[in-house]
Formats: sequence, structure tokens, C-alpha cells
Amino acid sequence: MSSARPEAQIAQQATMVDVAKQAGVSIKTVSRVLNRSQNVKPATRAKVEQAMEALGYRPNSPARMLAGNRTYLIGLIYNASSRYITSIQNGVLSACRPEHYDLLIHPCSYTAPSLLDQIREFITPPRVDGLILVPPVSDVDGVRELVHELGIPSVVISGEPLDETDWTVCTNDREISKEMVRHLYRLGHQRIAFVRGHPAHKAMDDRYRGYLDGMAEAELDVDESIIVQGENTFESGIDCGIRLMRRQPRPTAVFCANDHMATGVIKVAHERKLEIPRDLSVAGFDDMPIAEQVWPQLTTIRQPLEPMAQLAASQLIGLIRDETPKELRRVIESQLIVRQSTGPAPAEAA
Amino acid sequence: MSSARPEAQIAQQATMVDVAKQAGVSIKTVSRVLNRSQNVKPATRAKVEQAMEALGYRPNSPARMLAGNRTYLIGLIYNASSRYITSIQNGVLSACRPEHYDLLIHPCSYTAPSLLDQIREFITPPRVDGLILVPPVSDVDGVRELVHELGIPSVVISGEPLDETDWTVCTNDREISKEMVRHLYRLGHQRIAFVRGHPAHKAMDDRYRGYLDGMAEAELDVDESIIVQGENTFESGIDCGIRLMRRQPRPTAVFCANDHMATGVIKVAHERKLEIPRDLSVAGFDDMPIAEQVWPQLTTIRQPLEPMAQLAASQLIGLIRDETPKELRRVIESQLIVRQSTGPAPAEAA
DNA sequence: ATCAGAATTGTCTTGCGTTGTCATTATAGC
DNA sequence: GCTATAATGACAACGCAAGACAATTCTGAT
Repeated sequence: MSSARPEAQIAQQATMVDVAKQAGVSIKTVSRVLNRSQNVKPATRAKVEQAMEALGYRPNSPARMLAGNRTYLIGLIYNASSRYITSIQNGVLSACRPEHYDLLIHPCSYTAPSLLDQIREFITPPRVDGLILVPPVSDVDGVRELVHELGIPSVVISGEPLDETDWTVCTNDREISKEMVRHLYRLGHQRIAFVRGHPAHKAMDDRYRGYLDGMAEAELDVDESIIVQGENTFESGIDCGIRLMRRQPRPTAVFCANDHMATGVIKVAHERKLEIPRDLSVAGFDDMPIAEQVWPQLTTIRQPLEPMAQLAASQLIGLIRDETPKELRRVIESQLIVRQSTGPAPAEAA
Repeated sequence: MSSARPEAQIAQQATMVDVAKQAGVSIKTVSRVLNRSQNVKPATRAKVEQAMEALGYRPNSPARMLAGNRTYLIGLIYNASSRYITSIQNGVLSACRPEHYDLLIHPCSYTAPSLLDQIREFITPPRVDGLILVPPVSDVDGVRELVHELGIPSVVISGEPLDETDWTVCTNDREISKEMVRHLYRLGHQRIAFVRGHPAHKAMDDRYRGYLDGMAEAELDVDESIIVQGENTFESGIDCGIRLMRRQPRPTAVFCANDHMATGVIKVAHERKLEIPRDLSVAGFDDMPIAEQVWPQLTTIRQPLEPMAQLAASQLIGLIRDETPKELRRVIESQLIVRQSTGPAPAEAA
């Protein structure tokens, strides 16, 4: 059975003393190697590393936390319902492991009134050396200020650049949204509707601005009556779809600020016996797994979440080590994924 | 900017010494109160708790890890691509927090040859006090044995009861699958196809057995030609759908071992201009978010993941404290969710 | 070869905040 | 008043980081 006393089985772990003995050096030197101290001869370093290898040495984290007054932990605060978080986690962890950092996660509700208290409690007393913030939590008023105030290094993963006060890894949401409009315009669409995302999500604004940019570039009229406000959910997509399908003349293409809402619009189209993309083109944003599984498959935009998270984590580890990154923000480009839900505009509308 | 030296800002945390002084007792007594030790007079306990409250005291985890030779951490090993893992995490964390436990996660690929090594490395030297295992990683040969061998208490979250060697929190997959067949039979279906899941996932077997049980109960013939083998993915669902739609006579209902495959079958039906559920009923399993977003919405089965994970974590914490749970396995019942993708069988087939 | 100065390594020490061990003191039962 | 037991305290130990400083080795210029 699984609850035997642990001590019985797990082999006694080697300590720094053992490594020092094995390598024929002092424990201070082992410590220097471990902490990337400068003045260590490569040959000595090699000897020590070899000894570590031979003994299967792994530093005792509680001890170094206690002695070093740092935690070797990175916090990740995220909105609990977020589905895309596993990608973020994977990316963060892949950067953490080689540096012997671990990850503590803190799911929460970004609408909870106690959010700031939760975050404060999560961070103090020094339970993490650094913090990664992701939307929509990072967009909540006071969150980034709180983190600054507590003096914890942090990196924000975001759709578009924020102001100048945070290290940021972001994508080019605005630019790529413009690209989507371009794609639709090339297919002959003129009446291109837009379904906006939840107003509290800053990332959603950038997508909207990109839409406006694209319309301007194509010199198309922006018709306010076919710009509708959604709330990021599938259900709100249905509402928006219904509203849009009532408009006369109907839009020939609908660009939604996320895939969930696009799926809602598709459902409405199905119910009205509109064939996609013959009668209506629909595009989304995010490339959620669902984008491939709806029928027809959704044209959308893919954010490279794992690489972003990985970069954010390694930047953060640099910050913790006082190696200030060269640039305040790093941009990783999103990608337009064309599938079957967009096609040539209906003839009569061309 | 966010990388100011942390020490500058975070208020100095009170230690046990401060609490002891404030309460007029020794630090050992404070420690006893903290660890729910028995022999403490209620009056003393109250005094200490009051002092903690007043000072905003929170225990220093690295210190108690080091001194106590335990980690107050719980490991969660999971397959990296798994989408349902956020629910599991939420459930585990909600049980951990009140007990002052933290969660370390270890995403991995359950097909990686190095899986066992990864797990061993994740666990030793005592980096976690206990482990929660979830499918499909928990089904990989040697994983549970390894965990036993290392002597780490563990709880397995699973579809159906395993053998007698693990503490388990499971659902009634088999029974509820039978219930799904019953549902279809009541709608008049006789030719009910089944799409099996990946053979390496034990949970998938139980769903199949439940299907067989249901067919037996309804005294329906089991036609091997409409039982096809999938691989859990959307793509394999498409393959299976194509194979099934070629059969003569066609099945009038398809029960899939998960929602992804069911979505694939739906896509095939759409392409062949079959209307769901008029011409074909389709059912899934898992109630993934996608189940509500496909068109038509999918009849499926919902596993109460968060409650399961929560129960598993509190059982595990009990095991760590040597409080052996009364029962080796706990069952939490799944729920049949009837939506629009199942309906009465076509007349000619009734 | 010689020597100054720099680079590298070692010794010794202290402290991080808690828990475990064992000794000591208070309390209750008779 | 004595014993058994409950309650509390004193002190070492956990494994490592980091500082102060001494000792050693290396480097390059003379």
C-alpha cells in the first residue's frame, strides 16, 4: 500500500559535504560552483560537477531557501477558468527546470473582490522569487501596482505592449488582426462585422484596433451597426450572432475577438441554414482546440503560448539574478491560420 | 520597474520567536500549536493563536521543511497535453490551501520512454510528501509500482476502481456508460455503434465494458462490425466516423468513448449531409467545453473532476499524517448530460 | 629566475526558522 | 503527599549560503 513511511525507502541523499569529499575540494568551492560564482577555475568546476553527477547530488531546496533567503520558486497567478493555462504552464516549466527553479501556481477568479489580498498572501512572506502574470488577471486594476509595491520581479505575458513599467512578453495582436481583415478583403468581403471581446480584457481592445486598422487600410466603411459587444463566452457569441444576422444587408464576414464567440456565431448560422463559408465567412482568434473541431473548421489566429511563456520565465529568472534584460518587451509573432470557415464573398455582395 | 531588490519592500515577517515572546511562552509551545500537537492546554493555545493573529504570523515553509524533514508539498504528475488538468489542479489546491500544503506540478508525456526516470527525479530527494496520479500517466506500466517502491503516499484519480493496491478516487464510468446505452435504447435505437478509446487508457476499457453491459441488458445484438477502435483524438474520430458511415445498414446511434472522437463523428455526418439527431444520434463522454460548442450540442457524460481532485488531495493529506482513510476507494458519481445530439431513432430503423 | 599582484581555493564562522529529543515543571487523582 | 500524567521548556540539529580572511597558485613583467 502506498502509505509506508517514506524514510524507509528513499535513499539517503548526498549533501554538499559528500560532494566536497568526493571531488577533493572544500564545501565552499562546491557552493561556489552551485551558485555560479565567478572565480572558479574551469578544471575545478568540472571536477565538482563530475562528483555531483557521480553521487547523484541534488541541492536540498529547503536548506538553500532558508540559508540563502530566497525561494527558487516562481509564482504563476492565473484565472481559474482559463483553458489556455496548461500551455503557459508547460512553457514556464520548460524554462524553469534547467535552472532548478520550481513553479507555484495560484488559480483565482479575476473578478473576486479579494483578488489583491489573495495575491499579497500568495507572495509574502517571500514564498516566490518572482512572478509571472497573465491576462485577464494582469489587467485587473491594482494588480501590477501591488506587485511592484511588494518589490517582486515580474514579467507580464500579454497580447500587446503595455505601458513602460513592466517587462513584457507580448504578441502582435493588433498587427495580426489587421492581417485577418486583409485576408477577408482579398476574398472580396466588404461588409465585415466585428464581435468585440469583454471590455475588461485589454488584449481584446488591441484586436479591435487591429480590425479598425485593417478596415482603414482597405478603405472600407466602418459600419457601427455591425460592430457588436460580446463577453468572450460561447453564449455571448450566440447573442452577437443573432444580432448580426438580423442586420440588413447582412454582413458577409464576421471576425470575432475569440474562438468561443466565433463558435457561437457559427451555431447561429447553422440554425438559420446559412452555409459557411458559402453564405457567411467566420473568423476567430486564439486557435483553441475547438477551432479544429467545429464544422467547418475555423480560420483563426494562433498565439505561440508555450514559447511566450518560456521566454517570460527565462527573462524572469534573469531578473531575479539581477541580469536586467536588454529590452523591456519582447514580441513573439502570432500566426494566421486559414481553414474552411472563410471563403470568397457571396457574388451578390461583391 | 519590477526588479527592485525584494528585501527593500516586503515587510519583515514575524517569526516564532516573536510570537512566543508576545504570548509569553516558549517557541516550542508555539510550534506545538502550529502542528496541532495534542498536549496543549486550551488556554495556552488560545493565547498563542491570539499572538499569531496580532502579529500576522505565517510559518516559514523552508524552515519547517528543513527542520521537520518533510516538504508540505504535494506532487501532481500529469500528461502535458491534457486539457482537463486545470479542473484537477483547482480541486487539489482547494483542499491543500487550508492545510498549508502547496502543489508542485509535473507535466510530462505519458509516452516518453524516460517517464519513470522523470518521475523518480521529481520525487527524490524528498521534494514532495505525497503524490496524486491521474490517467493516462497512472496507467503506464511501472508508474504505480515505482511510486510504491519509493514509499511516497499516493492517491490515484481514476475512472473505475483499480486493483487493491492503491488508494483511489474514482467514478462509475462503467455503470454510467450502461446508462447511456439505456438512454439510446429508450429513444428506439437498436443499432448502436461504439467508438473505443486508446487501448493504453484503462479508463477507456471500462467505458467499453459499460457499453457491452448496456447492450446485454437491452438484449440487443452486439455487432462487432460497428465497434471500432479510435485513439482518443478528434482525427481518429473522423476515421472511425467514416468507417461507421460505410456500414450497411448504418448504425442509428454512435456512442464514443470521449467527446473529441464524438466531435469527429459529427464532422463526418455533416460532410455526408446527415442531420443530427434526425438521421443519426451521437453521444460522447467527458463533457469537455467543446461538447456545448459543437453543433448540435453533444449528449455526453460529465465527471465531477474538481470534487474528485479535492477529495483525493484531502485523502492524501490524511495519509501523510498517518491517518489511514477508512475506505480504499471512494466513488463519486458521474452524470448523464442529455443535449441535442441524441434523439429518437429514424422511423425505418425502429 | 624573481617577484608583485591577481586569481583561485580553503578555513572558519554565523545564521536562517523551525522541529525533534529529552528534561523539567505543573496538574490531577488517589 | 505521592505518583502518574499532562504540559511546557532548553537546546541541538537540519543543509546550505555567505562573509571575513588566510593560504595557495598562477600570471606576466622584469
